Amino acid sequence: MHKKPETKTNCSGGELAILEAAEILFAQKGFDAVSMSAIARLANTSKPNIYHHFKNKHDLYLAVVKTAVQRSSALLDALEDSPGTFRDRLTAFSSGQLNNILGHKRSTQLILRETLSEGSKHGQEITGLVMGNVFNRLVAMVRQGQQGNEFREDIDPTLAAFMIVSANMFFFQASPVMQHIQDVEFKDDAGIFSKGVMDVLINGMRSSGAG
Amino acid sequence: MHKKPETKTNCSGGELAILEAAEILFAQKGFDAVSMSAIARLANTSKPNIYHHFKNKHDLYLAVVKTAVQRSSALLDALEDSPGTFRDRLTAFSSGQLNNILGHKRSTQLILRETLSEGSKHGQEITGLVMGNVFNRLVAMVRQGQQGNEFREDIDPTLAAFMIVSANMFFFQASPVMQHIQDVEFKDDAGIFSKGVMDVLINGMRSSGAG
DNA sequence: GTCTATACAGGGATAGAC
DNA sequence: GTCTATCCCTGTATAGAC
Repeated sequence: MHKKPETKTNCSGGELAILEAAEILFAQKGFDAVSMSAIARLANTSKPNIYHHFKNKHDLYLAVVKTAVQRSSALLDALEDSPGTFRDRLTAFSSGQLNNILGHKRSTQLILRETLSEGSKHGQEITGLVMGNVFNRLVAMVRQGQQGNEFREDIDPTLAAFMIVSANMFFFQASPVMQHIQDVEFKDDAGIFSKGVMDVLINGMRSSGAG
Repeated sequence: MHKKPETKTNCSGGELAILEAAEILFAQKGFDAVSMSAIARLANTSKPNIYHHFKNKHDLYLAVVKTAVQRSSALLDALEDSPGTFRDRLTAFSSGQLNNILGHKRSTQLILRETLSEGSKHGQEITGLVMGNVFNRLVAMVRQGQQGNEFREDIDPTLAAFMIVSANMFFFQASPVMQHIQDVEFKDDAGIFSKGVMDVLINGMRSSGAG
């Protein structure tokens, strides 16, 4: 009954298939809830073969997190330089980040999971890198907007950046829970959400509206 | 129902000690990473004794989540009716919620963990209850503020409420990561954070500043 | 490089003495 | 009600054949 797949390039057996299967399962259930057998099954290979490619379970997990982080920060580079006012740039960046999050739910779930596992040495520093990456770019944009008198001077740029990131992250994280709540228009539409968030935030930051 | 034991045994052996030990460990490491032996050790009792009080591991976990949720929503009742404008009330409620979060980190961590475990039947609906509890109270406050012309009419109240909750939740969740980032004034001061968030948000929502 | 088979530890859960 | 001792299963990781 064991079928031997012909296309052994990237969909079964190789490192790539193992990494992908591991990412799916780790993101879904977390490190301890996933067995090497389950990963092997999903990757159409055997347990010892995984140990041939990776030293141990921890090592495999680190590799998964690493690729997730790389993918995430690579996508941010494309958003770095957009035209228009800083209002436009901030909005575009925020919207782009949310799209990245929703377009790579597995990676995001994995990274958010890392955030909650306080004591484990798994890869919290790696996680800090990708978070800090988004964060610092946002802070810089807000600072430039302040120097150009587009935003109020008395606003903490790090706080504004944090609010954008938290809204986007939590939009993804709370999504299953929000499904059970009535009259939430934005819960299934990232575009509406993103527009609404930046509308409130930027209006709260604008120099003209300062009171 | 089962009868409550005398308060003589609340630091070792009893249900209470088991629940507390379980909450600590589940919050720290998650469901699968915690063994019944570890819980028994921390509660100064034995494994079979836990099985005498709880049907199985899953049942114990549910009990832990349930008490965490009860504690959380009980604390919100005290914040329900505060005096002043809706700006004041919103600010007080948000600050109070953040204090609740930081004052009960174990419960919060547990609830946030639940959010990320998509497929598990553990207690996601229970989690939705406590989230929805905070959320709905906030939405009502914003709506009333709009009817009193204190806030802009064109803002989605659910969105404003969501931004408050997400900022507070993510402040807690990202706290370990933020420690590695420079020049973030608010990272160790919930008061500064809360004040800054509501300053930006409410300024963005005010009728006078509408553009 | 990839499999079958297996070693060994630790998990959840139970039986039965006290 | 609480313990000691135990069962059975599954987990990680390895040895060795092909």
